Amino acid sequence: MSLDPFVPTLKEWIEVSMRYSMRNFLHFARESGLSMSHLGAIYHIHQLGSCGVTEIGEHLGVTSAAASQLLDRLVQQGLVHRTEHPDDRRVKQIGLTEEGQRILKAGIQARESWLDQLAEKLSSDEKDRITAALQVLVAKGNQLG
Amino acid sequence: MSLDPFVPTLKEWIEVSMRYSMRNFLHFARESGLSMSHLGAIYHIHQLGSCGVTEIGEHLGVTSAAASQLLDRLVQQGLVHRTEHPDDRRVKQIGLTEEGQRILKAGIQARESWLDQLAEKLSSDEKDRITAALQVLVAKGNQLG
DNA sequence: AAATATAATTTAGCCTTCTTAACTATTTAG
DNA sequence: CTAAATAGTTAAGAAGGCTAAATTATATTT
Repeated sequence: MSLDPFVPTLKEWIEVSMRYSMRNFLHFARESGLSMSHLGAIYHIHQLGSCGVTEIGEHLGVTSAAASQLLDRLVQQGLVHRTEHPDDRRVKQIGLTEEGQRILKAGIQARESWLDQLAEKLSSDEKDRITAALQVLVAKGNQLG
Repeated sequence: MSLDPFVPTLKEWIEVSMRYSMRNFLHFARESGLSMSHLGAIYHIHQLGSCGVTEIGEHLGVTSAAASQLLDRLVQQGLVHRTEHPDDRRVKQIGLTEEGQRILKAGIQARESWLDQLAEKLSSDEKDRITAALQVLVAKGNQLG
């Protein structure tokens, strides 16, 4: 059981993919002039879909005051919109603007830009086998918590 | 060529693995009371091996003054040692203390802790095929820049 | 030996991000 | 209808992290 190379190999691969992905993502962050806080918030807002200020704060692990201030900056930069909720005028509906969505996608794209190079190093046959293997991983992975 | 599902599938998997890995890692950062800057620096110091203050700053993309101040805090927390270089007394040799190495390993461990759960969801046969596929990816991945 | 270069640090100041506490507006409960 | 709860904002202040510039100590060059 401890001889099963599955988990160690998976860790190796994650080590590799995190190294390239983070390098590219940090480079993107620098170039775009956005802080990791801002990019993280954009990602969370995307994940949450339409949501309130406090909810975002909870997901980021900060107070609603901090979330409000963070959103100020994102709104000012045109990345996020903040509108009154029609049914409850206390709450603000937060969402990404078109520009916010563009930045989100560009960040993800930058993070993954090394994969095309990787693909070039593989034969069709290797790619087929790897694709099949990864599809199993994705399916099972999405079943975790 | 655009029909090859390899890269899209790889992206899906990276999406999944980043989601779990980052969630666990951020949780670890909170629990350990260390900022992402500090953890990032620890990782870079580990990668560089024994190195000087300026060199760390370059890798982190900050001035040597900033690196020096960052190292102050890490030394104070007992995670990093800073000793005179025997051959050139201008330079300080920076390295992780035992506690620094412990934190590094704990962070990596936290990041990867979801993989055991994933392994439990797979048959031996699936694991074998996936392991073989990932070994190819790791080998080719390490050949990139 | 003197001048120059290099490595690290210290200082002062700026900007960001966070927290707590006070405040406004709105909704819900009694 | 009033009291309490909820959502968000604002203000003041602390902490972190950055830079540029000055400073110290050591090495290297001439």
